Amino acid sequence: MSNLKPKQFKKDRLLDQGVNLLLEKGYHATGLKEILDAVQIPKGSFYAYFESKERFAAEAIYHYIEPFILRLTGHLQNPERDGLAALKAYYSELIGEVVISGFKGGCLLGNLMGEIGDTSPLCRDALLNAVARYCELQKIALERGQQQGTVRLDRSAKSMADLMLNSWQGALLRMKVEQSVEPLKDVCNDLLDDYFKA
Amino acid sequence: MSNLKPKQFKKDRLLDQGVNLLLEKGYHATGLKEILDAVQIPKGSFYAYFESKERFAAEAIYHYIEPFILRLTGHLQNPERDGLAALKAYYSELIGEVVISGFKGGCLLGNLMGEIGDTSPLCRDALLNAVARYCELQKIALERGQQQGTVRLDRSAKSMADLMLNSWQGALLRMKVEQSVEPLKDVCNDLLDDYFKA
DNA sequence: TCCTAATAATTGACCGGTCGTCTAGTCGAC
DNA sequence: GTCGACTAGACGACCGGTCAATTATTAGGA
Repeated sequence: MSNLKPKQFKKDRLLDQGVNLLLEKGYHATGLKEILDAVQIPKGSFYAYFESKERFAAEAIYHYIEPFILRLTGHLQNPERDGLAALKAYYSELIGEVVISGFKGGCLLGNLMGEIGDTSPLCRDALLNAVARYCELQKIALERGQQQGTVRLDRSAKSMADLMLNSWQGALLRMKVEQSVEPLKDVCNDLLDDYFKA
Repeated sequence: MSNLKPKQFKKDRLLDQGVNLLLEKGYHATGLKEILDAVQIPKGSFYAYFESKERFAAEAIYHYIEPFILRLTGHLQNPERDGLAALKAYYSELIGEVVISGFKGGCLLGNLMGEIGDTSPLCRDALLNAVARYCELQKIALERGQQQGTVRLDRSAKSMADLMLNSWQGALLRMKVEQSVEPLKDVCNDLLDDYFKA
C-alpha cells in the first residue's frame, strides 16, 4: 500500500498537534475539530486514524513521553558525566525550556493524571506505562550515581526516582499558577543538589 | 431578610456537592446541571448564587481547602506533639481517608492547578491564595519543629514546606493512576521521617 | 383583619454553540 | 465495473448562560 506512509505521517501530525493542545488546554477542553483544523485534516477522517478521542489521548501520551526518554537517555550516554550530573543537566535543560514557553502547560502526564487518570481506563494504562518507563530511566541514572559514589547509598534509587518525579510534578503545578520557575529550581536544589548527594 | 440564612445554606450545599463532583471529574467534565440536580436546586437559580461557573469553581476552591487548614491547625494545637509529629499525624490521617475513598479524586487544588491553573484567571487567584495559606501553615509546623529540635535547621522551613506540598501533589497523581497509597506513604517516609529530621 | 396591587424572587423552557460520533456518498486506483 | 479509502455534513446530546413568565412576598388602604 503506497499511502500507508502518508497515513502514518498524517497520524503523527495529528498526534503532534494533539499533544500541544492537550498540554495547553487539557483533555475535555480540547475539541477534535480544533486539532483537525490545525493540521488541515477533514473532520470525517479522524476515525480513520483513531477509534476514539480517548484512544487518541492514550496514543498522545506515548507520543509525548518518547522524546523526553530519548533526551534523558542521551544525557546518560554522555561519558563525561556521572548519573547525578546527567540528571541535573537534563532538568536544567527542561527549566530553560519552560521559561521560553511562558510557563504554559507543564507536563502532559501530570495534567492528564489529574484530569482523567482515574476516569479513563485507556489513558490510565498509557499513563501508568509512560510514568513507569520514565521513572525507571531516572532510577537507572541514580543507580549509576550510586556506583560512581556521587549519590547516597542508604536510600534506594527507586525511591529517590519516585520522589524526584513526584516533586517535579507538584512543582510544575505550582509553576503554572505562580508563573515562575522557582518551584522547579527549588526541587532541583533540594533533591539533586542536597538530599540525593552521597 | 429572613431568607438570607437559607440562601447561604443552599449556597453551601451547592459548594459541598460542587467540590465532590469537581474533585471526581474535574472542571470541564462537571456540568452545572449535575451539581444542581444533586442538591435539587433549579437550574435557573444558579446565577442567583454565583455569577458564573468559573466564579463557582473559585469559591469551591476556598470551600475545599478550609477544612484541611482547620484540621492541620487542630493538630498543631495539640500540645503533646511537636511540629513534625503534628505533620506526620495529619498526613497519616489523610492517607487513611484516601484508602476509604478508593483513591478517587486526589486533591482539588492539584487537579484544578493542572486543568485550569493557567487558563482561568479567577481560579488561578483562588488557587494561589489557597496554596499559599496551606503552605504557610506547614511552614509554621516545620518552624516549630525546628525550635523544638526535631527538624533540621540547615534548610529553611519555607523550602521544606514547599517540597512537602509539591511531593504530596505529585504522589496524589501517582496514587490516582496506580490505585495505591504507596506513593503517599513513600513521600512521608522520605521527607517527614528522614530528610526533614534534625 | 382582609383584600388588592406593587414588587421581588424563583424557575423551567430556551438560546446559540460545541461536543464526539456516525453514515451516506464521493472519488481514485486497478 | 468494482472496491476500498476518504470525507462532508448531519446527528443527538449537552454545554453555560438567559429571560419571560410564574409564584411568593410585602405594603397600604378600608
